Amino acid sequence: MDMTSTYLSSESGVHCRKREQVLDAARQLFITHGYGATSMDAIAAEADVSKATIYAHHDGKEALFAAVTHRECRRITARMAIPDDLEALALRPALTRIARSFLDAVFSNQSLSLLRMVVAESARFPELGRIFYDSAPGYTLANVIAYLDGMRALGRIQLDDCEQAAAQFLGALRGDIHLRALLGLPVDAANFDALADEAVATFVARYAVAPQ
Amino acid sequence: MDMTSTYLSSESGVHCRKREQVLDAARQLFITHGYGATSMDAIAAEADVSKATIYAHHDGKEALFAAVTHRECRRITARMAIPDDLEALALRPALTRIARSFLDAVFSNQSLSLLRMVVAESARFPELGRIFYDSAPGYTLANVIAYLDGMRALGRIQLDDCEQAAAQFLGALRGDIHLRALLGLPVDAANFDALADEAVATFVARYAVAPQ
DNA sequence: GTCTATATGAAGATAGAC
DNA sequence: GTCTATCTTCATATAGAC
Repeated sequence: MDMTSTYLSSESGVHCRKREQVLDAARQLFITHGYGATSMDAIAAEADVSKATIYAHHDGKEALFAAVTHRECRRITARMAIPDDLEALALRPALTRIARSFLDAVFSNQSLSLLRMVVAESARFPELGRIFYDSAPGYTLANVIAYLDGMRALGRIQLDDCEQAAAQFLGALRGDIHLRALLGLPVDAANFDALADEAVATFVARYAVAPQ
Repeated sequence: MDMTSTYLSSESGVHCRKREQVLDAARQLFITHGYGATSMDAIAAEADVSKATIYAHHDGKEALFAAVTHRECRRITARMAIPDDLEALALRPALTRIARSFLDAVFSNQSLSLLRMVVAESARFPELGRIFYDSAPGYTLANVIAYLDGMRALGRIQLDDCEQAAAQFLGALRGDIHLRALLGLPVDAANFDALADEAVATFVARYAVAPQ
């Protein structure tokens, strides 16, 4: 099945209230219970709509799932933009701002739920992993790489491979608790500031040209 | 359902050839297609056994899944032990050895498949996330923390929080590609050595007492 | 313990009226 | 476009013979 074309053909339809109801209900149920454990009956009930209405708007369960995921990826991408006034800041506060917004975004319930869903179903929908990666983690990584490129051009950091350093920095931020959160284990958000400071301090120790 | 007790009650039975066949077949199918997409019929066919035989050994599909997951977690734990002669090495080569074995273990198809499966089903089986975490990532983290504690006692590194530093180190190793691999995107294992070297270099730059 | 055959129920999808 | 009612398929689980 070509999910993209299926999705786009649905999207090209006129705006419709029930269509949104269905997408919202499906989103909530897919995210909460996963693809396999969510029935079309449950979605219809949650959306306060008949099953036939769902099938009038979507070609089937898989297409509905694809539409929900695409929409959710777009929403997340919209929240992940890095501000462009970072170059005015010194290295350390700029990295700290990146780190904190990264942690907030990555550990939001929205991001975690979507990531769980995509990981779970990426075997069934192979292109889903790519779409999600490009929408969220890949997009953020590209932003950080661009920032590091700028800092290197300004001579404030010294490194060969900005992509490697950016991946290392974001990985250090995720640390162990990203995995914990993904597995549904408790994560204490109160430590995020300290986590960010530690990751920034490590980055500075390795790559900064002058003591910051 | 109490998965642990269910599992243990099954385990206490006598060894049985068909029982192993069932577990092996279920393991392969669950890992390949996920819980929801794997039918008991398929498991029976793969194990060359009748469905009734499966139900003679396991209380149902959920119990079978629990048994498979527990067994797989135990197998992974057994491969994750860190050698205890690390203290004889200097900091940098010791960390490099830890890093490489970590990357090999974490990016093995076995680990990735199991992690995907657990992430997918941790909503349905809440205790599964805890069991998996303790068996693999938590176990490895504890080993690294123990090593860092030893290095700190020897005065070779300087840091307040070994747990934080260990999580940061392992996170930096995972970088972005662990997520990529989890989403089914291609990962180039040829870069693992360079990845390990970079993460070690960063750790040394931040925490080592004397230049290594 | 193991099999064949079957009961039971759930879920995806559709027909046809309005 | 939307609904009610239904069709069809398939998966879990079990009954009963050997």
